[in-house]
Amino acid sequence: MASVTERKKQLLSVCARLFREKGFSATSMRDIAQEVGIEPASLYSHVSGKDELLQLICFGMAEKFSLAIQEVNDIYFNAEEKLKMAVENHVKLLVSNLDEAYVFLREWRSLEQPGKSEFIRLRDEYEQGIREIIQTGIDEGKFNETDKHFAALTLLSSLNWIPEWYQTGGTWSAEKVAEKLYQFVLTGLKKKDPIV
Amino acid sequence: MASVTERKKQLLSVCARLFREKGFSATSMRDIAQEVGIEPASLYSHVSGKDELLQLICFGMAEKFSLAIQEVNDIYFNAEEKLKMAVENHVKLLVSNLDEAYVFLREWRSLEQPGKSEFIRLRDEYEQGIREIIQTGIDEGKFNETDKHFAALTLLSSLNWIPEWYQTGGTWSAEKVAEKLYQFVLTGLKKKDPIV
DNA sequence: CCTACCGATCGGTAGG
DNA sequence: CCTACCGATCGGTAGG
Repeated sequence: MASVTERKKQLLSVCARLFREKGFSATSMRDIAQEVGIEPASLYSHVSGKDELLQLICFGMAEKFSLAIQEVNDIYFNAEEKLKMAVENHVKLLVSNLDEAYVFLREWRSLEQPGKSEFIRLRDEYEQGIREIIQTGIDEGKFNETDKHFAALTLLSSLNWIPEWYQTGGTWSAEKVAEKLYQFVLTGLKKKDPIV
Repeated sequence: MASVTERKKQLLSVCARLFREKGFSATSMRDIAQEVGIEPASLYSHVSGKDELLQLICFGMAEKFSLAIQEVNDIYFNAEEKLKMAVENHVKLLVSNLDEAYVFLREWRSLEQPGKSEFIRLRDEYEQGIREIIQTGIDEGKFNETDKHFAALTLLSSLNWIPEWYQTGGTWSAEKVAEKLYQFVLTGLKKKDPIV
């Protein structure tokens, strides 16, 4: 039982890496089998097919994001704290699951129905959570009156590009990246004009 | 001659759409042929193979971006103007070539060597152009002292997510999106504290 | 988890 | 731009 679970974990980890490197469609079951070290046909004793592998990765990450935003909403109260924690959680999830995160962000399109629709629903739910934090900040008078859909989208855009450039073992820790991104999103590029 | 060119334009337009919808790897030459309305084998009288189709789209967009940043550097002088124009040009290019832009941003990974390396070089060159604008703003004392690599990356991240959500015929024009993104990147989410 | 295998589909070519 | 076709590879199954 334990060894089956281990095998499956290894399988998913290998898949995430390959799906990221080559894309889901360009990765064959034979590629996966070779990396895992078993025969292609043996994969089917662990999963029903290629699509299940993609589903397990995408929904696994979706659940982590869902838990992360729930945690933020449960613990913190004011919008700035919430946003800071939400950004930090988001960045940590991306950085500590780079391959899975990449697949979650870019390869979910290859999901088969009805999984695909359910996945989109979960993603929208998360996005809605971010929007609510921004709305809270506006209500508190702490954030600029802006289109909250637009603001949430721009925030998530900045965060979701991380797997494109982040290097494990590079100069920046997840916390450092989160802090810098949070500051950037909060205050922008422009230097405040000195009061003349 | 003119009809050959027209065919090729149509071919590239169809490819961009399919590569975006299904991904490069999942799109077959038969898919393309069917959409164009010719036999699969006939595609090879226009292009050498599937890879050339991807190259034409990716390098076509790369050239447009290259020209856009050159134009900005030629015409404008202060950093805020430059950045504003660079953002506007970038957004316009994305929005007016949504399918091609998507392929340019997401599917270039499937390029074969040596085209892939050359593509990355061009992309880095563009990114370098954006970094220089930011550096100019810092030198002018107009932008906050920040890591310019990080700032350029975050800026481009916000812009490059546009093809993921922008809807042709939606409520926002390219100019409106550019304006909002520019403001967001410049001043951030946070309301300025009133002087108490 | 393996051997043996299947039908379908792939990118691409020959020859006109 | 078409007909006819090729070898390679694909996801997946049967049976153990």
